[in-house]
Amino acid sequence: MDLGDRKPTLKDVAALSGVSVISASRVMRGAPNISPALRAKVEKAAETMGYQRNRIAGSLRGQATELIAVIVPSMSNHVFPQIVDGIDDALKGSQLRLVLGMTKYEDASEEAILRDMLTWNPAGVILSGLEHSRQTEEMLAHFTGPIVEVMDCDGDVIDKAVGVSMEEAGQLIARHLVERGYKRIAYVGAWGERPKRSLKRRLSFEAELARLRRPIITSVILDEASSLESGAEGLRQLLARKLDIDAVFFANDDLALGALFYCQAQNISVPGQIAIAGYNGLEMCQSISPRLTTISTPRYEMGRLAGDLARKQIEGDIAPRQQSIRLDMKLIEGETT
Amino acid sequence: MDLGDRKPTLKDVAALSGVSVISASRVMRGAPNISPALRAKVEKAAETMGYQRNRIAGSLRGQATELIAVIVPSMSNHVFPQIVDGIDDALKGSQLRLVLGMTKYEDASEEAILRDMLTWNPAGVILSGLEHSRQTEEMLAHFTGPIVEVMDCDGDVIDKAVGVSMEEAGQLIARHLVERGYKRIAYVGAWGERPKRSLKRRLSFEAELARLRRPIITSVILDEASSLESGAEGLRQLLARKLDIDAVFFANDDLALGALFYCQAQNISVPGQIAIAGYNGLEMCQSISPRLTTISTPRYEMGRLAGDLARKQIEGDIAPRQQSIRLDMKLIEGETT
DNA sequence: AAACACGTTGGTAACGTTGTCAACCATTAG
DNA sequence: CTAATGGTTGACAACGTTACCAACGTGTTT
Repeated sequence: MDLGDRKPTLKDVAALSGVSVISASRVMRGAPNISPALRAKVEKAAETMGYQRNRIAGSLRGQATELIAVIVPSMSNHVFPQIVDGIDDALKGSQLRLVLGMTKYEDASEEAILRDMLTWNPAGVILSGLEHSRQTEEMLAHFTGPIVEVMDCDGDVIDKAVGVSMEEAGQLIARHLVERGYKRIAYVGAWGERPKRSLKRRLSFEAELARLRRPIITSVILDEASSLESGAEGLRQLLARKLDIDAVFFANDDLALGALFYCQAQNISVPGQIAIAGYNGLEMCQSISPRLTTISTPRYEMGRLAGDLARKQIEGDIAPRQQSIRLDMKLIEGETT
Repeated sequence: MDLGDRKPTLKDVAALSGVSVISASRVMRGAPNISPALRAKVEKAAETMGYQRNRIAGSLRGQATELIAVIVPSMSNHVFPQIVDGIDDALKGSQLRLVLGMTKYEDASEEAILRDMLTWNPAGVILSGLEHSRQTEEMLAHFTGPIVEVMDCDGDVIDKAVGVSMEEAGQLIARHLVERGYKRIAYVGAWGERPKRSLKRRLSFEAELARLRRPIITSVILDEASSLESGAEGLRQLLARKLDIDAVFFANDDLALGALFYCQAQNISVPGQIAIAGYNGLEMCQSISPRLTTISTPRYEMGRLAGDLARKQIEGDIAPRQQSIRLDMKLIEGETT
């Protein structure tokens, strides 16, 4: 048995254990109907040679890989890491692995990454949001495995979606602010309002405010990434407009927190002079004082469920297409409104 | 040209464009020495058929995949997402993709994930920390691509390491606390002090304190995950020991922040009654009041550099083995000490 | 005793691509 | 006019595995 320095293959294992290649294959992947004797022989040989399966070869023949393509905008905020965490947990115990790509909130980038990932023949695709470029949708239309869209749930679903309702979020905050008696309400967003879902949320917010006869006064949409710094910057720009704003809804908690800290530094009383509300419900926001008013979203659960849906279908469950799962969000009434 | 519903292959593209399969292959992967005429023909055919490369097949023949195995403990804190972000950015523009696995800080899990990932024949491996199980080290010893260990830099390196010095971190904080005049100093950790690097940091901290004749009074090592909640819990346990502690070094900023918020809620003055120091330098900690004393670590850069090292070697640069890159950390003197 | 089912094993042919080598053509040098 | 050069193209085999089908032995049914 002279291997040179190449890795042992099934052929080598089969030769060493005196069985056929195909039998060795069956043992290695735990196929049924193998006698204990044969199994033992092969396992021993594999062990002594340090045999490692080559799933590239297996996937080529078998037509399906055990890779799940996951495409998210970024890892720099706190939302998507938790989603990825959930997906990974859902995949635990299966043979599935997660291949990750980040778009930086660019549609063109999503398209390029997806195109690249499809060349690996993934078993499933998980991506964020319900809005994609035409090309992206076309590629997905030809894809045969499960496609799960996370984050949103209201909109047109390609295959499966798990998310929360942006509609609901906007309404919840609008009603809350109006109930608390705020009259001159504004909005601050970031990322140039890419991910469409923040746009949807804002529009719903504005619509509800209008319905409640407290139409929005003004909005600041920053082009930069969300961060504490840009939250402060957004509030600064807002205040500079001197529109006598008494409450602000921020597109996420990072922005809201940044604004809150800015107010604390500038001795602007919250919610006395200005009320602040965020979105996401990061753990952090309930530990600080004053506690941030925000909407708590089930990020881990979204990931977990998305992973589950993909996994189940790959493992053979027949699942209906066009299935949208809406998870609950919760308004957290903090002390900043 | 009847494809049924199977995906078009190179053979189909070649047939449609009237060239050989191998020529089509060359066009698709941009090989040199192709006449513009042939290239145009093939590209047109590929376009009209919607041809997608099958890299599974390509990788089988070519012996190397363009996948990078990345194994991190978790995505639930703020450290590893930023590392992953850095890695992804480093890989941008190459054909390399990131395959992700999470260990939840368990050695056995790291081993299992690595074993699984190696079956995909990755081009490189990036993992965290310098300590691994014997089996893990053995698998890595047989691996021929680049192996990059991120986070630590002091210890035995398998191939390449990018990180900061735990030694230095412990010393910096110890000196800082002693300089500020604290005399009864304690430590709080979590995760049962798995990742060895937190142990290394604590030992260095204790050694330096001893050298400065202010030996550590006591330590609390929680078994649970790091979180704001467990930080508060750690401090509670510490105070319950009634050892008249005047300063605490926490294993990370999450814990430290949790403790800080706990103090604020309990009206324990910081740093009057107790000083608090953290580790990591999360953006957040410099925005709150009082600003947290901590050590800022270049997380994104570690990921970026790790990705770069792996990429360069895969792209053909000959790089020396046993190379350890030490990045700078910075003591941030906040208002909590 | 013949027919059948079933558990177990093996042989052969793919899966779709690319490395290797050979062949061809046009151009240039001798 | 022949030989050499270099760019361009193609034929063939191989990468390591698994799907498919065939064959064998053993035990059970009729």
